[in-house]
Amino acid sequence: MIKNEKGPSTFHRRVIAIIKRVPKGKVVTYGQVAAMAGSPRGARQVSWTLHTAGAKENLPWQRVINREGKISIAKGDGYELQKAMLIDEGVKFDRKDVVDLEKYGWGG
DNA sequence: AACCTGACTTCGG
DNA sequence: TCCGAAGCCAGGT
Repeated sequence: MIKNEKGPSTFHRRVIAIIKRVPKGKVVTYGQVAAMAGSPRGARQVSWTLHTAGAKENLPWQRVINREGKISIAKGDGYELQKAMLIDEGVKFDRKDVVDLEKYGWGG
């Protein structure tokens, strides 16, 4: 359970907690995570959190993509890796490398 | 200590 | 419908 944090890192902790709950084979958008964390406009901070605590907290950061259903990482900087991990979980990409959020989006 | 940047999203013109 | 600007939070320079 999330404690009654009121410190400045609330958002950060929320994001981590939420991403840890994303089920395998599902994806969420930055905005969705941000909204669940309490900041509908904090999508940008989600990216920051993944950069900072992603590997550190061992989060399934690959399940976080942008609202277009696409991977936001530049090719050569993790794009192929993220795509491969998602495909390995059963997520399908169309020929434009777009994920069907209606189908794979985390309804939670 | 101040300014800039970042794996984004949304609103207004 | 397309483009520009604002908003969010923390870390790095």
